[in-house]
Parts: sequence; structure tokens; C-alpha cells
Amino acid sequence: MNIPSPAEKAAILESITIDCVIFGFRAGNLEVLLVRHGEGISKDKWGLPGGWIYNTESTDDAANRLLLELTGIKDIYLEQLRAFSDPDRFPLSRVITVGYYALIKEEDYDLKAGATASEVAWFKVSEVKDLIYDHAQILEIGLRRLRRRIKQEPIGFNLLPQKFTLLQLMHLYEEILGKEMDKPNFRRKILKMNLLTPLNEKQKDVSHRAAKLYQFNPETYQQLQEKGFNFEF
Amino acid sequence: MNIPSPAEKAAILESITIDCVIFGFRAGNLEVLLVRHGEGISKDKWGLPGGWIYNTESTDDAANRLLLELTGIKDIYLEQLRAFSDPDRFPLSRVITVGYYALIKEEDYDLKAGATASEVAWFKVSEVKDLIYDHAQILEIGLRRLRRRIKQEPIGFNLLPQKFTLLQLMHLYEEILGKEMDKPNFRRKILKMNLLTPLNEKQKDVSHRAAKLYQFNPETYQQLQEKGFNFEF
DNA sequence: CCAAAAGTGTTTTACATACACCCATGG
DNA sequence: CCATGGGTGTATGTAAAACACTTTTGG
Repeated sequence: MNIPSPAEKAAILESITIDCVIFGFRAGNLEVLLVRHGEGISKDKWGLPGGWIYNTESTDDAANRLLLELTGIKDIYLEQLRAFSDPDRFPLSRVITVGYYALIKEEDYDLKAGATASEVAWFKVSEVKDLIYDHAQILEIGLRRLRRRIKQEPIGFNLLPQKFTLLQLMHLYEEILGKEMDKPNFRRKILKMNLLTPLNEKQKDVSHRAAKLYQFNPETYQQLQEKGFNFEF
Repeated sequence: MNIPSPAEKAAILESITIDCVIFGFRAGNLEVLLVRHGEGISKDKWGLPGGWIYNTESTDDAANRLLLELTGIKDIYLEQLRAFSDPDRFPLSRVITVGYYALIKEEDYDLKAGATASEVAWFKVSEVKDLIYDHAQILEIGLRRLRRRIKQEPIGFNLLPQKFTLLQLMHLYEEILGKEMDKPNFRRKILKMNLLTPLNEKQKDVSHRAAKLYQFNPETYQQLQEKGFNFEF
């Protein structure tokens, strides 16, 4: 993040920015999307994708625009975390940032560094360190939100490929919640919810019995949500 | 909310404000604290207590300060809701507001209108109408947060007097969640959680069998929270 | 004695948990 | 034939839900 130029200042809000925590899942690991800054006081350092808000756009719109400009990712559902407002969080001036978070299927998007980002990459959440400003705190809050949400809504499906096995889903839960689960019980529980459509397809190229593939069923989820339901594991 | 004077501008952030949703509970009704504006374009209209943020304070600090200045309420736990950022939400300029919410025991606080507020009062949530700007939306988000939270943590105790009966507590849940509950089952469930300390005291001046009084036990709550627990009703 | 709320007991049903066990497949 | 994960079955305990019932107290 840089201090905006005089020309830029006219078009943006001077003391508010956006930062995005984008989660992905690959090879059993929860990952987060970071950008390397190409200019400014944090040049060459890694941080969350983010930037200034135009006068004419909401923070939701700004988050989507910035994510596209910096990383090439577009049309995803970003949810607001909250505002981060420590007076000293940004060293050059008083800036409050609004955090956003999202879950995406890594395979669905091609990363393309743009605007002020010289590089974009996925990092294992467990190995992230030395983020700029208070981005570690924003990531932490994003993680907490993810852990809470995944126990209340089936958002985990957003991290998996279209077609997945029950054990992949279970491993996702285990990774995010940090605890081991019982396979038979997990199967029963998730199947009883009727959120999964079984496909007439099986895994390929695995050196063990091939598992049946499932896909998430958004319609039954809609119905369930209206009735209100619980998603404890 | 007014456009700040030049002198004020130097000390505050120009495009961010705070608004607070303060909930109370009286005579079986959920209430919200509103202020009547004494000046500016919204003079004489009712809205949430709020205002500008100083350069040197966090939004948390600003929320507490503003609440004290406008209503006389101090030292309460305010939780951030989120930022509200519709470019047209405030008619005079582009302003993003950060919403806060809190639950308090009405009887514990004396209301005292101050600063730009000419009046402060409690309103039944079900009867609130015609709030300024997007304050109706902020209230709605506060309500949703309250309903979600009360199903996960025992925050309801913050709305009741120190000493209360089990039925009062149940009525609080019924009012907030908008559904009827079974008295015997509610008793068993809440007592099994060990969050309540029974007192050697009973209701007085009631024209029926006097109920035992209880009080909330924050220590056992601490213990439970560390283990992680569930609070569904 | 009646009304109104306090408080207890019981039955049914559902589900979480734990764990034993068989199945299919590639190497 | 064995390792690996896929998948099924079952016993046990606990808790939610529904509801019948007794107790206490003021009027």
C-alpha cells in the first residue's frame, strides 16, 4: 500500500482500504492467497491483496475489483470480516482497513499478478509468516471466521473440486478444525443431511478401492437453510 | 451527523463514523437505545447513537466515547458488527460507518442526553420506525447478530437483572428468537449447563408461588468456553 | 377454593460415539 | 497376499421433545 498521488486522492477515500483473505485447499492443506508488493514502503514483501476504495463504490465492490486487479480472480463471493482500526496499524498515515474473506477452488482460477502486485501465490496457512502491517491479525480473524462458519454452514464445499469423495470432505474438516474424526460416523452424518448428490462415477488412478464421487447440492441446501439447521461435527 | 467544522476536521477521520446498536430488555420486550439529534440535517429525528472518529483512537475506543458523550452510558462491552459502505448511505458526503452492538441491563444505567443529542430513550425493537440514513439496516444486522449469538453463547444474561428466575430467562429467549419454548425442558437444559448459581432467595410480591432466583456464573462459563460447548435452544 | 406460575417425573425417539469388521484394488 | 483406503453394521449412552402431573402462594 502506498500513499496515493494527488491525482488519485481525488477519486478515493483517503483513510480506508480493503484487504482480502482468500482461502484455498490443496493436497490436504489449507492455503491463503498472498501478493508480493511491487512498489511502496512494503516493496518485495508479502501481504494480503488489498488497496484503496473509490468514492463511488461500496467496500464489497472495491474488494472484488481489487482482487481482480491484483490477482486475476473474479466473480467470487467475498464476505466482510470487519474493520481493523488500530491507529498505528499503517505506518505512513491513519488508515482503517475493512477485511474480507472468501473460499475458492484453487483449480478454477489462474493467478495473474497485476496493478501494484509483482507476484501472487498460494501459501500454506500453517507456514505463513512475516506479513506486512497487521495482515497477520486479519488472517487470524479470517481463520477464526472460517472455523466458526464451517460448523454452521456447509461452506467447505467451496474449497473442494466439483466432484469429491467423502473422505476428501472429511479431511477438509479435519484440517480446518484441527481434530480427527471418525470415518463411519462422518459418512452417516453428512449423508443424512441430503446435501450431497451421489454421482455414477468413481475415483480413478488410485492404488486402492476407488471411492464414489459426490457433488454438493445447492438446492437442498436452500431448503434446509430456510427450515434452519445445525452443522456440528 | 453533521459535516464537521474545519477545526474539527483536523482531528477526525473525514469519511468514517461509528454507530451503536444498544439492546436492552424490559417488561418482556427487547428494546433499542436511540438518540434524537439536536442539530444538523437530521435535527429532531431519531437514530442510533454515533459520530466521528478521532485520528488517535481505534473504532472500539470511538464507539465507547461516543456512547458516553451522547447517552451517558459507559464501560460496556461493545462488539463490532461490520462496516456499512453504500456510497449513497449518507446524503452530504461519502461516509462509511462502522456498526457496533452491545447488550446492557437497562436498570444499571441512567440515560443522559449529551453532545449533539437532545434526547435519549429506549424503544421497543418491534415498534421502531423511521430511522435516519441506513440505521434501520444497521439495527437489522445487529438483531441478526444477537439472534445468532444467543444460540451460541449465554449472552442473554447481559440483558437481565443480576438476579432472575428461570422463567424470565426463558421469556428472554422466546422474545429474541421469536418462538415458544417448553418450560420443563428449558429448566433442565439450562440447569445442566451449570452456568447458573441458585440463590437462597425467592421472588417477592408476586401473586403466585414465588420462584427461586438465580445468577449467572461467569467462572463456570469460562471453563466451559475453553472446552468448547454448544448452546442450542 | 381458584388462578397462576413453580417445579418434577416419565416416555419416546433420535442421534452421537465408539469400534468391529468386511470389501475392492493396485502393487 | 498385503497395504490402503472404501464402506457397513451394531451396541451403548445421552439428550431432545412432548406432555402429564404435583406444589406453592396470593387473592
